[in-house]
Formats: sequence, C-alpha cells, structure tokens
Amino acid sequence: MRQERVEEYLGAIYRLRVDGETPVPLSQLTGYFDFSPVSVHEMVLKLDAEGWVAYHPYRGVTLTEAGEEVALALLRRHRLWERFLTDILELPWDAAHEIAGGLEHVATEQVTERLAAFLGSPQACPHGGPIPPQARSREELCLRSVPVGAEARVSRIAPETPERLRLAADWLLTPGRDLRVVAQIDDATEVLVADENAGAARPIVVPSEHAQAIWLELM
Amino acid sequence: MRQERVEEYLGAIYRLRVDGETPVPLSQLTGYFDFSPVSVHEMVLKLDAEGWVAYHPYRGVTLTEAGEEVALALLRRHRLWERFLTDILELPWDAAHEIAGGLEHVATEQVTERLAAFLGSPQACPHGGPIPPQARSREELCLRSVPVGAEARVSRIAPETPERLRLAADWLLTPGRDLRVVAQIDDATEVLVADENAGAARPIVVPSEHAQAIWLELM
DNA sequence: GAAGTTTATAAGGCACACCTTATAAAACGG
DNA sequence: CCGTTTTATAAGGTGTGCCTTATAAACTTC
Repeated sequence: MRQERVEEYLGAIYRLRVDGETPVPLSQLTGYFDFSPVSVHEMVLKLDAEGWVAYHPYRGVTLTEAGEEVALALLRRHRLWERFLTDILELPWDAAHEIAGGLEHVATEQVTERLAAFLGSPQACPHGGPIPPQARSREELCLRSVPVGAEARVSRIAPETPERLRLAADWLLTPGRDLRVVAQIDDATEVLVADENAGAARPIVVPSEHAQAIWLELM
Repeated sequence: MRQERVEEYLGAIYRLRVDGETPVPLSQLTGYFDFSPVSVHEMVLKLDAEGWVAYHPYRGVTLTEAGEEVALALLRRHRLWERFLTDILELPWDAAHEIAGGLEHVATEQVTERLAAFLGSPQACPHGGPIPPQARSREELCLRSVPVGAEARVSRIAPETPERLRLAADWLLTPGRDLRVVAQIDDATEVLVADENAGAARPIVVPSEHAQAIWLELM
C-alpha cells in the first residue's frame, strides 16, 4: 500500500471517531472519501492485515496503537501547516485546510519540528483542533446540543470538511466567536452570532448536519 | 496522465537541457529518474501527444511553450520552498532540495505568490539557481572550463542532484564561495577553496562529472 | 561499408487503488 | 419475527506508470 493512502485512511478514522473505543462504521469512511463501499471495505481489510487498524465486521474500524501514532503525527503536520498558511501566508481558513492536506504528507519529522518551533509551538489549528501531542481538555458541546438561550463560544469545527469550513466562515462561526442559541428547531439550530463589524448580532440557521460538527464551550 | 508525473518530466527536461533548442536525449531522462528506457520513451510519447513536449526521434525532446510554462512554474515553486526551508526552517541544503521536491507539487499559485512575498521575493534558490520568472543574467562558466590559475566565485549548482548537492556542501563549493583553479587534470579539476574557519584554503579534487555542474563567475 | 552502439518499438506483465454489479449475511425497527 | 436496511463479499474491470524481454532501425566510428 502506498504510504500516503494509508495515512489518509488512518487520519480519516481518527477525525471521524468519537472516542478510541467505538468503531468508526465503514459507511462514514465511504462518505468522508466519497469512495464506493466496496473500495473502502477492501482497503480496510488491508489496513487490518498490516496492523494499522482493527476491523470489527458489521461495526467498523478502530485504530491500533501503531495506527493512532501515524494518525496523530499526520494530524500534527496538518495543523501546523494550517497555522503556517493562515498566520504567515495569511490564506483564508478553508484554503489553508485544503493545501495542508497536501503538505501534511510531505514534511518529515525534522521539518515538522522546525516548523513548530518557528510558529512558536502553537497548541491549536485555526479551526480550534488541538495540535498533537496534546489532549483535548476543555468541556465541549456541539451546537446541536446546546440548550436554547445558552451563550457559548465556538471552540472548534470537527470533523472538518472543505464545505463545512467555508460555511462556518460565512456564518462567522469560527473559534473564539460568541453566540446565543435562539432555537433548536426541526433539523436545524438557530443562533445569534456576535458581529463587531455589523454592530448587531447576526441571526443564522445552521442545519443539524453542521450543528453537530461545531463545538462550543458554555459561557 | 497524472499532473504530478507530467510536472516531474517537464521539470527534469528543463533542468537537463542546455538551451531551448537542443533536444534532451531520452537517455538523460532515463538517468535522471532511474527508469527504464522503455518507460521513459513511452511517457515521452504521451507528453508529445498532449503537446507538452516536441519529440524528435533519435535526438530527444524539447519543451513546447506550454511545457516550458509548466516547468518554470514548477521550478519557481521548488526554489521558493527551498529558500523557505533553508532560510526560515534552517534545514541543510540537500535536505531542503529533497523536501522541496514534494512541496513543489502541492502549492497553488496563490500560496506560491504569498510565499514569495513572505520571503522577500528572493531572486535565487540556495544553490544559486534563478527563481523564475527571471532570466539568467550573469556570465557563467562551469568549473571544468575555468582556465588554470583563474579565480572565480561559485554562482550555482546545476543540474542539481541530491548527491551532488551533498558533495558540493562537503567541498564548500556553495554559491558565494571563492576559489582558484589549481589544475585541470585528466578527468578532474583541482581547486583551492577559501575557508575562513580553517584559516587556510582547502585543496579539493572535483571529478569532471561534477565540475561540469558547478558554475562560476570569474573574478 | 561493416561493426558496434544507441535508440525505437512491439508485446506482455504487474501493483495499486479505484470502479460496478450482484449476491449473501447480519442488524435493526415496527 | 418479518421485512427493510445496512454491511460483507465475490467477481470482474479500468487506468496509470512502471517493469522485462526481444527485435528492429538508425546513427557513429573506424
């Protein structure tokens, strides 16, 4: 298997999982990559055979220790490049995510560590994801489960997809932003986002698909 | 054809050619990539069919205008990344060259231009190669053809291979260094390289294979 | 111009990571 | 518990870019 492909799969599994225990269903991977279920299944069998993941039929995959190590290293590279691209080259959020997706496979250990040092060893990527090695510490809640009326601060977007990052930027739902949940309706969440420029708060309706991927800390 | 492969070939042809006229023999490409002659021939036919190169049987390939444009853009990205890796991340010369070989395929136009701006629009890569768009202006001479006794300053290493870059670094034959040619022997050139640290000049014997790839300006 | 060296081309193969179609088995929901 | 939905697996296929072996054609050199 090509190293790059292995890394992509392990990274995807890491990003999609809720914890280290619960297996990630193959259907999720299918959606993440937009590959056919058969292709994903095939690849997962190979990854299992080589010890990167544990495959639990009809339930999904979990990362082995080796697999998690690779995923964390990849994520670290990804997020450091994102910081470089947004902080130093001043690229927009979502573009940075895409470019970092390519750069993450190239950098060696040495390059990564020097990059980290140059950036001042940042602790989080521009979407608020922690840069490994470092565990998630704060109490997070996804937008979908914030009680109506509560005020909260956006902490991160995860899982991150290019489209979601673009939308989040449009909605001003970026890490650090404050908001109040106005209503939890049928299959969407309505929020008011503080907007210094506009002077007033902006009302936004976030489909639950995305509301489940926007994480906040209560204030 | 995969874009990356196309770029690699076009870049190689650009680096290997002596001028825009003389075709680069396929045997040179075979050596550059360490691929079989048949594979290179096959690929060259495809590149010709798609208008990236002009293939002259029994003579070699030249870049078309489209091909040259791609090659120049690639080289620009490559050399800018090299500068970033050596200047900002302080990587050694040869490591930078290798890593840049991966990064050059990832960066978009936007990233490249912001990187250039961040680096202060440098005019040359760490091995002295000009960063396109910008023509070679100085009067250059390869080490092999410098007359005995002449003093000269290293301006660039080209074509660059990882091994050659490593050797050049060992020999202190890096852009900016001053030297005097002591002898042009059988199939090597003997030089004295100024070395501030050692206090005295270091005598070096450079095989003609490499002496043909180290470029200088007479002083 | 014959000998030797390069270069071209034909023919067949391989690994990788995707694909589709189709069937079978397990899991889940009323 | 039965039907629906999800998941697994078999079988066969595709394109890319490499490979080897072998033959043929063109250049080069003496």
